[in-house]
Amino acid sequence: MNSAHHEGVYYIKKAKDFRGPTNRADNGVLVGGLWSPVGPIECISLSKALGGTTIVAVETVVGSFALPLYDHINDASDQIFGSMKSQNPIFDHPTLQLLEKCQTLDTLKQVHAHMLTTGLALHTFPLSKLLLVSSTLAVSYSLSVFNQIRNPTIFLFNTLISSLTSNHNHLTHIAFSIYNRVLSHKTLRPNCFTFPSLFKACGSDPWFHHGPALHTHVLKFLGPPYDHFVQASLINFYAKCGKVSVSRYLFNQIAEPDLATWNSILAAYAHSSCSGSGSISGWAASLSLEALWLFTEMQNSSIRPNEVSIVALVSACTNLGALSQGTWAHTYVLRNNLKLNRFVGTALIDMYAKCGCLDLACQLFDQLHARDTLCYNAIIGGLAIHGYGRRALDLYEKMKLEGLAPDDVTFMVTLCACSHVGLVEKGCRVFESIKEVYGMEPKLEHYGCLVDLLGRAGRLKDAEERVRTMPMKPNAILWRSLLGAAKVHGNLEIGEVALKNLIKLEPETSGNYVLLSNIYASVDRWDDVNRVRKLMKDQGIVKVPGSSLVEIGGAMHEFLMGDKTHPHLKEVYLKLEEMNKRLSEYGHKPRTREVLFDIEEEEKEDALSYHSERLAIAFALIASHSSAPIRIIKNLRVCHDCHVSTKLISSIYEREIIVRDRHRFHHFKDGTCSCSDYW
DNA sequence: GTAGGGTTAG
Repeated sequence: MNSAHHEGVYYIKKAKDFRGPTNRADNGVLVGGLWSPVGPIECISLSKALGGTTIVAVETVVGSFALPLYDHINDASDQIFGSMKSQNPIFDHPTLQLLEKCQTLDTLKQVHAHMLTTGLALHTFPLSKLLLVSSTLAVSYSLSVFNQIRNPTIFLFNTLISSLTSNHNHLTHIAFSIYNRVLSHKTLRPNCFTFPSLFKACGSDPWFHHGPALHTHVLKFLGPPYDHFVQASLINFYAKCGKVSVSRYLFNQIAEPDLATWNSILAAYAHSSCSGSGSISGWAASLSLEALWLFTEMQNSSIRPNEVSIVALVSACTNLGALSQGTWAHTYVLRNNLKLNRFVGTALIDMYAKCGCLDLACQLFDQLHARDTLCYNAIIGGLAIHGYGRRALDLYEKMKLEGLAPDDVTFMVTLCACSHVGLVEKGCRVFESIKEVYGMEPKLEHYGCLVDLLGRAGRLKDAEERVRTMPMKPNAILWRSLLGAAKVHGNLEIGEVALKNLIKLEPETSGNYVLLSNIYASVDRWDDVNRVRKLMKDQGIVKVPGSSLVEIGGAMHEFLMGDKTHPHLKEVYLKLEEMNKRLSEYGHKPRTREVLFDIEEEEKEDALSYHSERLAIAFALIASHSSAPIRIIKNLRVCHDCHVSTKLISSIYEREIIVRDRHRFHHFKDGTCSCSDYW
């Protein structure tokens, strides 16, 4: 082969480094999207000359740099690539180094002018750098640079698309218009580098519906076997738009998943199970369990989990409240020398906090080196749900002192922290600061927190006023917190308004009807209770059964209200009887008002004492060590009677009982609860 | 030039 024919052949990697299907290559030789003047025949000879190493990507960059390649032709390794790079005036061109350092558009323009005069701007690699840098400084400039390129290669189209989708979520429409130019191009075709960034952009509203069409393009332009990058982005896309089963189907098609595709499917299950209702439903729990199961399958394969896999595993444990497995994941990180980076750190902080081990969460937070806003959000949120409002506010201040900017989530968890302990004035100031100090517009969620803050504190009129004057339409969550506040403070008028709106938005959620009927029951309006009961019956709405999980010896035990299925049923009910007896010795009188329907008083008492957490506590008292705290995870909120009884039980049996309910934690100890009865 | 990762009101 005559080196004079070479206009430069770069991007050579050993075939063994190239995992997965090879439709990057045509006939075993390819072509990073661009047809090199070298041509396939020469590439094959080159491949042979390199001792059988497959050339997986060929790119024409600029003339006269083929020679360094020949100098190293017998040593086919990444070193070749490295030394080629170092000897290649294009890759390390001083102008490109200048380009990387550009901080302003003006300096960028100067560098660009220089590139035009020296001819550097005629070549793909320098142009791609120019596009990347300019897209971070001024997108319009990078678009004008792109439009000036006479024959942009697919490499440059891809560079532009990826820079548009990674830096600017709001520019997805431009990315798609660029993609359409590829589609209408006479000779260019999208390749495996084109799709992943586009699927990433489709992973949020309102772009979901573009995904399936794009998927057909993958089938049309790439064909099997599919590139793993593309597969991973597809799995991720379908999970994000709620179609985990499609993600799973695609994953199952992959003969040998690599790390990225394993991680995609793990994240798909872990993430899908935490979005949605916010509490554990059977469906969400089964998705998280599947993530745990997939993780063990991954360990049985030849792929070693990395930090990304651990993050998904830990998130799944958080959703399940599976403290043992979550702790195991923590030790896995330490044993296998994985990095405890901010991703893993935040996931673990969240896991410990949401599994009831706030102390461990705080310790871990203190140990974390590179903390960012998300780490703070996780710990502030953790403190909030455990009812440590002041500590949460202290960290909120500390975060700002560290120079970190609060984001939407920070405001949300901080407001929530104020709300849980009744720090009304402080919370209102935080809310006002969103606009006044940070120049951001409060979102629906922030109004929701504010309404909750005011409502819980009994300022129902103020809360209602906020709802009426807020700039956007209230959602179901907001109406429900107003309804909850109306119930606590016995305000029927506001409760009825809230419910009317709530049922319009969520006609099938049983909890809404239960809340209203409890309001009626609390003022002995049994006719209205019956009316709600009939309404539910007519609409075919079934009350969600209360469920409590408790972990004993590493196994999760689930109890449903009035459960008759547990293997230790007999002992549990005997213990329950004993507990009820001791409770009444301590003067406890069941508060029966909150039982949904007008049944006989004695039956009501029964219904209360068979609430799922009572069964779980009874079992834990029998089956766990007497010094260990009892940790319970509920799917609904703790009812008033259970709250009173559990306080007493903690003192009678001298046990610490930690209950995670639908909204927050209650630490019962020595007859009191950490929520100070404000929940 | 491409993928997969943490926090989110009630």
